Amino acid sequence: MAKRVRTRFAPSPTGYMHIGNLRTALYTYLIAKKNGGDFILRIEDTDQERYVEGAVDVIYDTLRKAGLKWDEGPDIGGDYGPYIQSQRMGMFKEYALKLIESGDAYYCFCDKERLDEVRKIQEASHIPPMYDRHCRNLSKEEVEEKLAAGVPYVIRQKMPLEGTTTFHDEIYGDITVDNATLDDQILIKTDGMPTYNFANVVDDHTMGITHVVRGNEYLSSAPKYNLLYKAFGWEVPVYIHCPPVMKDQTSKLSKRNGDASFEDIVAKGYLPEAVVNFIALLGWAPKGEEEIFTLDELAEHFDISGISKAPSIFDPIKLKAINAAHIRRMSPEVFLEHVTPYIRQTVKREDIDLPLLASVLQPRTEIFNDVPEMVDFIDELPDYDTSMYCHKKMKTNEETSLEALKAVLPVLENLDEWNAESIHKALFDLIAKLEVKNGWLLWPVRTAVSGKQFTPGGGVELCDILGKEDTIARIKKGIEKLS
RNA sequence: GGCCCGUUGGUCAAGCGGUUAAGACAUCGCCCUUUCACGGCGGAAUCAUGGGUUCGAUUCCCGUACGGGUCACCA
Repeated sequence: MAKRVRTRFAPSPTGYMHIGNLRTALYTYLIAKKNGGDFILRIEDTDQERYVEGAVDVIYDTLRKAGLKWDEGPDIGGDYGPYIQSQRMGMFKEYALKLIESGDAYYCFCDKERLDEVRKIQEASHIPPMYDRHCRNLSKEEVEEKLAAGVPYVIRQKMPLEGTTTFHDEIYGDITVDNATLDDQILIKTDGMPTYNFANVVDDHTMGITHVVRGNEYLSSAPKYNLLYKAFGWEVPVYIHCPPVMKDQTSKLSKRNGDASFEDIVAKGYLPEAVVNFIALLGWAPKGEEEIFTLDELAEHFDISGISKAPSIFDPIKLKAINAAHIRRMSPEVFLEHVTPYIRQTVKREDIDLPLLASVLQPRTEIFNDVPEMVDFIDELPDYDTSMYCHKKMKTNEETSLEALKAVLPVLENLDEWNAESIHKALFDLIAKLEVKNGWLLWPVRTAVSGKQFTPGGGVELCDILGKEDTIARIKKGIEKLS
């Protein structure tokens, strides 16, 4: 029986969740869910200097909004806790000691000054800067002596001096490096705390992580990780290194560049699900031709083989299009619920048929923040210029429009039943009677009742939405302006 | 600089030795139509570059250019 898939998202709390990060989280989540496995949240907060108040909440909020529910985590616990790295500190030293015993690590007593010196010389002679392995071959006695004397030390990983190390990545394939290029990296710091690289390997193993998903900036340290797993005799996880999300050809999306975070984008009126859909597509291609997906559909269709190797540029225009597609897919009821607060930003009138207004808005809404402006003519007729009555294709101008409105006014005034159907019938009867083109009559009506160049819905819908009284007042106003 | 990785239209991308080189967004044109949208149809537009290998390279190999990553007692 195959092992249950366990993936983990391990952010460090910086107070800002950028899109690239969220995408890694999404892929991590999808890989787990696609395989019926578990998605684990672990907070990597060991860097106390970078601690930011409330940063963990940003992570929770973002993941929740995005719908990425974790199966184990700091807040809900689980069988592999604790899920906050700073609370896992006890165990690492022991593991490092095991490596010393097996000959895969060693004590190093070099101080900062000596290290700096060595580095300077290396840089001056254009040798790649690396620890010179000064303490690598200390005798047992020397080590005992220094330990007894209380000389501060770190524990370093003992890299093979020759040969190569190959590891497999699901996206990049087999990658081989010369062991000679591998630095004897520090595992345990002078303060007894593990370095990130070491803590990560131990945590991932002890938490039973089967698939390690992370940014490809870790690609170059992967051989070192691999060697650690081998030294411990642990099973190497499946590696999935994701390419970054870029702002443009040369720079990543980042807070520093002032790029929007997930929360910023949602605040602009985008649907979380659409944003998730969009970022899934940034660097991943579905098998078929469909590309509008809900989170659950993504989990179903996701496949590691569809992840690309190259970085991808965040395209806000495509995001908008995907958002619009999600909006169009909403049921009218759900759309109404979403759009109402935005309508209410500019429409205070209580006598508005909101479902009707929503129905004309739905195919025209790309992002919700555009809605208030689209309906701003409803409460009050904007002051418009009569040149708006001229439309070449409709064959209208100020004179014909005046004529049309004068013909329309009594018809609407005498209309008892006021709804889209009755208005439509009345106006089209008039069109037939006058033997004119639809637009000749309807363009002026639309203009008179809205005072806008573009409107959600045509003349008939607008009359219905505005109600009889207001419609007639606006048409009279139009006649007045045109006279 | 050493090492690692990448490069298909403006953008996201499919492609895995023989294709008219998919599709989506954007763009342009047309149709529908009472505006704008929606919907439908169609157009323009891509294999970074030079060498190989091969009967045949977008696809495989090597070099070049460009871009990215990484070389901490940070994560």
